[in-house]
Amino acid sequence: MQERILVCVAWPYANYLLHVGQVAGAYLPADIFARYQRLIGNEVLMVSGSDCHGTPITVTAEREGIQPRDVVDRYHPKILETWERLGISFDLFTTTLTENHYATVQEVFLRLLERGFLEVGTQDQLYDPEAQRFLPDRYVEGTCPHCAYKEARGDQCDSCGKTLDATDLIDPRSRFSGARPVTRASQHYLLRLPKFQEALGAWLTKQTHWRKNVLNFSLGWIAEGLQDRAITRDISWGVPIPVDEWETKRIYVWFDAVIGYLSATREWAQRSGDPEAWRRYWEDPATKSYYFIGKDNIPFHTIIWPGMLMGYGGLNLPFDVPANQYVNFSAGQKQSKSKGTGTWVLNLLDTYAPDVVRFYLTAIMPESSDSEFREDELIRQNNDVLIGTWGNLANRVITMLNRNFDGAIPETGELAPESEALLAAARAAFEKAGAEYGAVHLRAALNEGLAVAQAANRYLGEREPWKAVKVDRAHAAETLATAVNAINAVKTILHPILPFSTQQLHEDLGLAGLLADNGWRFETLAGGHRVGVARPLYAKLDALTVEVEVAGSPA
RNA sequence: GGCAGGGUAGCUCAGCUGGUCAGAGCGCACGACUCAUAAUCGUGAGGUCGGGAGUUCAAGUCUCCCCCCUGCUACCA
Repeated sequence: MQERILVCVAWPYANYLLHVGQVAGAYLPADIFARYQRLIGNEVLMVSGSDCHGTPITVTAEREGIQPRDVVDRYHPKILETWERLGISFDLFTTTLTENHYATVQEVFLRLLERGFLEVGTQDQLYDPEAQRFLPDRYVEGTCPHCAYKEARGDQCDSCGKTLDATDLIDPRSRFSGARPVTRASQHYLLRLPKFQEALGAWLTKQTHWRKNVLNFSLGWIAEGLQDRAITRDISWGVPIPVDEWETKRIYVWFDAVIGYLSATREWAQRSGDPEAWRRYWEDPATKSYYFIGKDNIPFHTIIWPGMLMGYGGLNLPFDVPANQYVNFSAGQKQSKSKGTGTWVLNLLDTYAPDVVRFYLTAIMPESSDSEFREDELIRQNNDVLIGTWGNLANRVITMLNRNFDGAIPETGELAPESEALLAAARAAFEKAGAEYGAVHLRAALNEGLAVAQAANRYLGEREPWKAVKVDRAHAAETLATAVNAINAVKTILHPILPFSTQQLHEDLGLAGLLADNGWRFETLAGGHRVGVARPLYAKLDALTVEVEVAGSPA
């Protein structure tokens, strides 16, 4: 019955701090899912790493006059710090700069080459005759043919937002030298995606459990017809091409980044002392792999990477790709790193406890449509929902137990129907929330847990143990024993989302060990068991007393 | 332009294969309670389910057209 689950998470570029959109869209859902899978006893491996190649890194480096590696050295530790402080439980978070990664990328490249899935093609590209280098589209600037904006980039116009071809620009100029680019032919390796057209289409058609937008989007690509795709670039920063005479070019960042899922698993295996352990996750067809990404990355994970895997042969294709939509920031403004807006997660963590951030980002997780991040909403939901419905519930029950029953769970006889009903609801919530976690419906899972807390609050209101304790001690005893067991259930159900505070509650309930090791189960506390003293699980927040940096460059 | 997703109460959003689907939370109003982090519980407020047409005994739920937001459009990822 035990399953093996590989949790793959998008590789963030190591050229900026992480913003709430990235975390709510990929890292937090992956972590919650992984924690749930571990809790129910599955064998889980969660990997990712910093993507250290690619144009964004080189652009940052050139802007600051430093080396790409310096950019990585600055931001990779910040990313690791974010995982540490937010409680994102990677088994390995590496980088694409490791020897192992380079070797794995080159191995995949050569294997696809041997098997005839790569071929050399010639592409016309823009070239800067003064700087003597080829220019990616975004290194060309000029006047937008649509809106006449003078600073349009070759890939897109920031003024009117239209997608461009660098050759469309009026008066194009190189970002390096200002020279007018010329067209020059360049040879590149192409991934022959059309060879996988049929197999990918057949495979996709069977993925009926995928999210509708992910599946339809992917099928749309198939319907349009796949094209050869260049997987090398005329750049010097990247994984070298393992073929003679190709020393001046590098492998395209996206070809190497997706291979990171495989190379990271191998690195994890090496570190674990069993270098062959990676095979369990990639070669055993029973292993399920989940890819947590943003909606902008869908085709790389549902078309290109599966195509590469088919070409390589013998490795598992994605089981699910639960891509999320985007989190917008106030006024509908996008959480865009390049536009310099966004709420950096590290800054949020300077102000708010990790579980508060996790709770709010789960509540607004963009699972079906874009959502909006508002700090005033975070504060409100912290106070009204997290504390009001849940934290306060735990606090009031434990406090009453201490005050009236010396902190010991009272013995109970036959339970009243409403007591049985609450316990039944708690038991049922394991089923319901479990199904939601398993289907990566994490907002729904959160709501299942909170619904039990709400039922417990209602139950307390009906039974009024604070009154009963004065006139019918047995009645109050039953109420508090029942309520504390409901709380104990919620503790486990919400643990994947709120790992820190539920662990604290686990301890406050007088239980030893890690809640994470306690299993996904409804556990009733025996009569006589002593609870500890209630410590508030969350702090009440004042309305926006602290300014969180929302714009400008990161520290 | 093409493809995809979304447009549901003041706000944030649930609503899978058509028939208690017109909902939840918050906000708001009133009431109850006072154990608890002034927390909790109950009741109410009537939103043409983006607009129009159609299919059907019956449509947020299917079809067509239009409008708006978002993503992709293969050298941003």
